[in-house]
Amino acid sequence: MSRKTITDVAAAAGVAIKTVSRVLNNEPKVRDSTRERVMAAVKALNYHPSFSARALAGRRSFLIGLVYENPSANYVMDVQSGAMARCREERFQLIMHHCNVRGADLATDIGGLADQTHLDGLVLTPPLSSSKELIAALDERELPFVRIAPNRMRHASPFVDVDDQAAAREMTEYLVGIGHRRIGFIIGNPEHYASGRRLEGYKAALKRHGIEYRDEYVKQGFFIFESGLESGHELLAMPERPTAIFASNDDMAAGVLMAAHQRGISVPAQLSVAGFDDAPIARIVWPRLTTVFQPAYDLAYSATDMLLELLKSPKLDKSVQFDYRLVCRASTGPLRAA
Amino acid sequence: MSRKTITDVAAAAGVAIKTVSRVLNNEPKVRDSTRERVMAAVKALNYHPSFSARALAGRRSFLIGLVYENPSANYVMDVQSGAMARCREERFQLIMHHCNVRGADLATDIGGLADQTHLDGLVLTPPLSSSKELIAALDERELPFVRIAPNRMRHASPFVDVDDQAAAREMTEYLVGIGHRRIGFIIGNPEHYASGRRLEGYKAALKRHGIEYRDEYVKQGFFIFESGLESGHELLAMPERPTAIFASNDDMAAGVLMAAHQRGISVPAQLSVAGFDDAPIARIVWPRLTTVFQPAYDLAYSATDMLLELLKSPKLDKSVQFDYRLVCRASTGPLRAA
DNA sequence: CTGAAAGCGCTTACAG
DNA sequence: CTGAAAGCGCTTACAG
Repeated sequence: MSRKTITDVAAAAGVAIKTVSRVLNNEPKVRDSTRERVMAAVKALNYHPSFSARALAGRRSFLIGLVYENPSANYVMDVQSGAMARCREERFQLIMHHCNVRGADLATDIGGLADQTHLDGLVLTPPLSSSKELIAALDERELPFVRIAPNRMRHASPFVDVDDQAAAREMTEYLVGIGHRRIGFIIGNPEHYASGRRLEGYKAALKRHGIEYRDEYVKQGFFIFESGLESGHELLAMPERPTAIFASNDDMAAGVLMAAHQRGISVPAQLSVAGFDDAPIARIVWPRLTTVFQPAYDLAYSATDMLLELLKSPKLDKSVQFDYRLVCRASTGPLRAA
Repeated sequence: MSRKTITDVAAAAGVAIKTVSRVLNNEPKVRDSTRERVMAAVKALNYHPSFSARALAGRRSFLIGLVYENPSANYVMDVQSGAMARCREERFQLIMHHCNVRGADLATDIGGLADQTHLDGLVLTPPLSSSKELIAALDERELPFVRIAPNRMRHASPFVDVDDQAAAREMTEYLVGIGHRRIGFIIGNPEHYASGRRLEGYKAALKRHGIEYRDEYVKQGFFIFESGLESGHELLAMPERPTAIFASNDDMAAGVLMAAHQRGISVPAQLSVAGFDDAPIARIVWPRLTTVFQPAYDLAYSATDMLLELLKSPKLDKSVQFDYRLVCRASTGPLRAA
């Protein structure tokens, strides 16, 4: 039961291998009856084209790189699933690559990856999608790529994102709407463009409702649990502490929750806590987190789709914005008497 | 700056391409001076061999499949990182494949994957590593594979695991040691061989300390948070409730923690809770979880290493057991007066 | 220790 | 609409 080749199929269908190739690649100008005959032979022989032969003859690798340095396993898995789903439809393979922020410089790292694997293109997740250095290195190699949630840097490559500013504004307005005036905010990792946008959304909501912006209510975090815990303690130790804290992601919000627990502050009676991402952690902490859902899978699927298009028509200049959604759970509510 | 080929290197080094090939594949019987000349040319030209040409000529794909159906993103990422690290060293590519348990049958799913991608071999994660059906399908195709944490099914393929029985016994004995006698247990997903082993360890510890095994203290969970929450409530609603609960993984232990919170039972003063895995969640819940660390990355690295060996010498029959480690945190302690 | 030839299974470029 | 030839960049099998 050695592997069937295109020659076997051609023989079985009584055509030339070139015709089999045409059918398999959905090229036009094949007579319907011929196409059917070929497909029947493909099916009968359980034929599957050789990945390496197609790549070698076609002068491309059919390999797409998905690069990330995000510490959140859930985010990475969502993105990976989305990108993989699209790759599979097109018989591309996905190469995952984890970048070490503190390792060698990005350009060398990704450049090396591209050299070694002969990648056809890349999908860049944040914060790599905003790295000038990396983008310059890819441009130099003329490697096509698509960016997920990048900054506003002008570049011809397509991108996908979510309106982080609007999402954060909406969440903040929700907190205002249930009666909060002293609202703390924890900024995400400053290397992520989204971090700044979320902060802007928070500020915009305060302004819109005539609430004074207070610098001491805003702490710098890094999208990880520990930074939420630490910032949470700082905010909750204040004499006039916030009655609500909006953390820029769920991991940090979980940290705030723990800080509150450790201080005997009950949530949401004495403190409302909101996060961002709707990661699994949001449903695992107690109380469950109010947060913002963003469709990471869809963003990645779409980004990969755009990359595949880009490989066909290098002039593609496109971007797609996806919808977010507020998810209200038990960690937020009006203030109640102690 | 078109891609350099083996011909370019051969020309630059003044040898035949076959000699370049020998050097690149670390074949013996190459004069040192020749080897050096070739390596210098490789470096000077920044040459990287073509993945697809090697695969096509070598009659193999250099593709390894990593299949999983585990819902835990962290576990999957750890395993993926370990497998990927080993693959990269050997210029193999890793293909991730998520199996839908409730989708088409496993054999068809993975068989299709193997057919389409022409995989050289697979790494099977639990519970797939114990699937008779899947293993039969792979044997039929003569596809080499290595199993992670499989059951005791007799099979020539190599495997790696951890002594789950001993680990669970040790954790249970730790709970007994700090004074607990009424110890609840939540079983993991029954499709995982480890689930049964951990239950056995729990029972063995009770026996060893002359504590009666009580069926009503043992609940069936599925390795997911919700099942821990539910089982936790059942256990804590009992008139003579356990003073400690050992859940077979951290997600379920987090569920128990939430059940305790909802019932106003304080941990660890009134209830000790222990988990298994040392997943990130263990440090994010409150209080932080006492748990068992198991080196998922190392298991996967080693499994991949064994698969690579297996591809060279098909007779390899080997298995490696890795060490676990108890991690004591704040969720366990002696009972204290209310 | 080294090399010349053939071939892996496709696609490209061209012809009809 | 279809096909014959050449070639992608390596490894295999063989020779010396």
